[in-house]
Amino acid sequence: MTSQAADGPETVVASRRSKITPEREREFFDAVLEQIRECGYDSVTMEGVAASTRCSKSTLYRQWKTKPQFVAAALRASRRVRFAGIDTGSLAEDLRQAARAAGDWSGKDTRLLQALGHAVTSDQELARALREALVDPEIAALEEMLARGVARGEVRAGHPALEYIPAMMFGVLRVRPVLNGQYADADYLVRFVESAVLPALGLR
Amino acid sequence: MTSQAADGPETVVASRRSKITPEREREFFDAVLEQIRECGYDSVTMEGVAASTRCSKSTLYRQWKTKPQFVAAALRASRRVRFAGIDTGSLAEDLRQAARAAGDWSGKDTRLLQALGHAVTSDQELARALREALVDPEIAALEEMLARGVARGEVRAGHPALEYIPAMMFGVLRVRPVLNGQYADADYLVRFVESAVLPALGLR
DNA sequence: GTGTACCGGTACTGGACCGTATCGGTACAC
DNA sequence: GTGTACCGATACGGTCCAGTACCGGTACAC
Repeated sequence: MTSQAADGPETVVASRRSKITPEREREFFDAVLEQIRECGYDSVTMEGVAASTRCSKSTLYRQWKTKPQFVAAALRASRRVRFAGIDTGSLAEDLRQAARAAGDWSGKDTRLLQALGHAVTSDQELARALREALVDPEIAALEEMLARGVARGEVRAGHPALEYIPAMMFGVLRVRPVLNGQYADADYLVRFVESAVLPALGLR
Repeated sequence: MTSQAADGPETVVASRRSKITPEREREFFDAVLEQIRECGYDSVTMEGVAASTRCSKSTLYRQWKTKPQFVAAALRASRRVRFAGIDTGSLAEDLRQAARAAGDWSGKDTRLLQALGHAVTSDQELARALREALVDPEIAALEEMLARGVARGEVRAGHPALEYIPAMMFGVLRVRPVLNGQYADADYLVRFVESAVLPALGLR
C-alpha cells in the first residue's frame, strides 16, 4: 500500500516510479527496526534513520506519510513465520524444534515486542502491523502443530492444557529477561518444553 | 532517601522540613504511575504530573532531582507483595490462590511493567526500582510457596518443572493481552494453574 | 538534447518538554 | 511581629524532533 516496488519492472503505469529499490527499502526497514530495538519507539527519529541509511528525511517522508506509518510498513515487511516447516510427525519433537527455533530469534523479537508494546496501545495501525508480523503467524503455526498432534491421537481433543500452550511458550520467552536478566536461549526453551509443556500435555 | 517524611512529627533536626505530607507524596506517586500506565514512560511529563496533582513543577524538582529518580521513588513506594500471606497447607491450593490474587492486579501491574519495560534498559536505578517493587518480591513469595510444597513432600525436590513455575505464571500473565486482547483475569489464571501448572508438577 | 521526476542535503517552522529562575503568598517558629 | 523556608505559579532558555519547503544534481525516457 505504501510501496509499489513489488510489481515487475515492466509495469509502466505512467504513475510514480520510485527510484527506491526493494533492497534499498529493506535497508530503511532494517535500520528503523534496529533503532527501535535499541532506543525504543519514542526515541527513534526519522532523522536518525535517514542518517544511518545515508538518505534524506525527505526521501522517507515521500514514501511514508508519518513515522508510525513508516514503522508499520517496516513491521509488515519483516513478517516471516519462524515455526514454518516444522512437522516431524511427533508433537513432542515438533515442540522441541519450535523451542530451538524460538531461542534463535528470541533476543531480537523480544526486544522489538517490548519496545513497541506500549506504542501499540495508542496506534491502531501499528498494533495491527505488529500482530500480523510477529504474533499471529507464530500462534497459528503453533496451533496447527497442536492440531496435528491431536489428529494423530497423541493428545486427547479438548485437553485443557491445549488452550494455554501458546501463552506458555510466548510468555516464558518474554519474561525470562525480566526474571533472569538474559534472553531465553534455545537450551532454556527446550528444557522448558520437556520439563513443563510436555508433562502438562501428558506427553513423554 | 529522597524523603524524610517517614519519621515522627517530633523529629526536629533543624534540617529541611518538607511541607509535603506522606499523603501528598503518595498523590504524586499515584499520579505519575497512572500516567505511565496510560501514556508510557517517555510521554509522561513532569508538567503533566504537576498539573494533575495541582502542584508546581518546582515542587517536584525540589524533592527529586530528575524525572527518572522521581519515577524510581514512586516505584519503590508502591512496593507491596501481592502473594503475601498465602499459605493454605497445600501447594495446589496455594497456587490457585496466587492465581486469583494475580488476576486482581493483573491489569494495573502488567501495564506498568509493559510501559517501563524498555525505559529500564537504559537506566540502572529505574531497573532496580522496578525489580524491587514489582518483580522480586512476587518471585520470592512464589518460590517460598514451592519450597513449602517440597518440604511437605507434595513435590519431589529437584522436580524439573519447579524452575519454570515463576516464569510460567508471570509469562502467561504478561502475554495474555497480546494474544487474546484482554488482561488475564482471576478465572483465566486459575484455570491455567489447574490445566497446566499442576499437571506439570504431577499434582492434582 | 531536452524534459521530467525523483534523489540527497539543508534550512526552517512549530511545538513539546526538561530543568532553572524568579516572585508573591503563607504557614510555622520563636 | 518578624524571620524563614517552603509552597504554587509562571516565565524562560535550551534542546530536540516531526514534518515541510526548497534547491541543485542526476538518471532515465523519448
